[in-house]
Amino acid sequence: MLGSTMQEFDPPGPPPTWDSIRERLRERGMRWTPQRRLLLEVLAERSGHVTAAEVVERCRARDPEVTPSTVHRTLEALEGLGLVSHGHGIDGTPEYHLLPEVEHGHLYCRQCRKAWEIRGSEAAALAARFDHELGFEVDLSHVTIVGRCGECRVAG
Amino acid sequence: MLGSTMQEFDPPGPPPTWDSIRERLRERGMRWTPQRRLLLEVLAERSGHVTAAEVVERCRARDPEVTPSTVHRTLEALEGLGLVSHGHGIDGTPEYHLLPEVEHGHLYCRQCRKAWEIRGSEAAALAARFDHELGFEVDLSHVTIVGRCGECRVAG
DNA sequence: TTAAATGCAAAGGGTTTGCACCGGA
DNA sequence: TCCGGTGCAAACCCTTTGCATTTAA
Repeated sequence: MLGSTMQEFDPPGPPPTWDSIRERLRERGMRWTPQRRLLLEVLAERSGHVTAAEVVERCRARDPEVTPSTVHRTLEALEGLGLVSHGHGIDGTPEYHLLPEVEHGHLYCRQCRKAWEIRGSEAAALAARFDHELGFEVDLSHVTIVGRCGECRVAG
Repeated sequence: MLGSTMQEFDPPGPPPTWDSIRERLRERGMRWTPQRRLLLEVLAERSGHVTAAEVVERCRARDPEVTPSTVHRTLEALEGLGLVSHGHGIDGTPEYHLLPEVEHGHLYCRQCRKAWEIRGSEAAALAARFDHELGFEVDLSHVTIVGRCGECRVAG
């Protein structure tokens, strides 16, 4: 059942229009700048998850004027706005992505080092299970869950 | 059901004897040093989880001669030996602890910022659920699972 | 006009590395 | 004696901060 989604990262839903984003910024007294647009574009072209350092790199590749401090402050600002979110990869490194996103979890096999996503009914069933047993509403997308996959267990 | 274990971190089981550890090191051509013993003692006195930086600090408090590089290399070495393990806290920071450990998971409510542990039958049931539905043997102890607790959900 | 956002440069903080010396076995 | 471990110091890498300047609105 895991095989079908292995290493498969599907594209995010279409991001809100630039105008709607601009509007959300304005509502909070914030400004729509070329740097913020660039950063959103960079995140949009990666369906998966990107570290802050990678965002810095990709932004600077397009526009060398953009500085690391701007990227970090912008990520924070856009996350506060609910346009961007972050989770944590295998080594705990923060990884950013655009919102909204299809709810999904991340699995990583520490033996064969393959990664999977779990989503749809599987993710929902697991989330419901946490809820039933612990009264806790989990955010499956926030962390990378580590363990051992079925294949590796069978293999030894 | 969560309330009962909230903020509760129980003491680790008794660590292996110094001699047995020394033996395990020798088997691999590694050496038993005062620094390695100190580090194990530092980890043993904390029932919970400690960041590398905290281990450095605590070791140096006892013996200022011990350097950060030694602590990091020692943590790595002892983890390779299976005497120490690490997980990731809320912000992804690696946290170390002695093995063996009672299997347990970590929950964190992003709204009220309280933390819990899940263990025993609850942890086992969840692990079994992952296994059942995904054929994946999860290591619940490796990450801090983020979400919203029952109280906060009721509150709003 | 005016305050939010940016660029720049420096500081920060913990981790990692190279190398000579030390010391377990 | 030998080579694994350690201390030391520098390098590193990314993130954070202060401040003058720019610029969106």
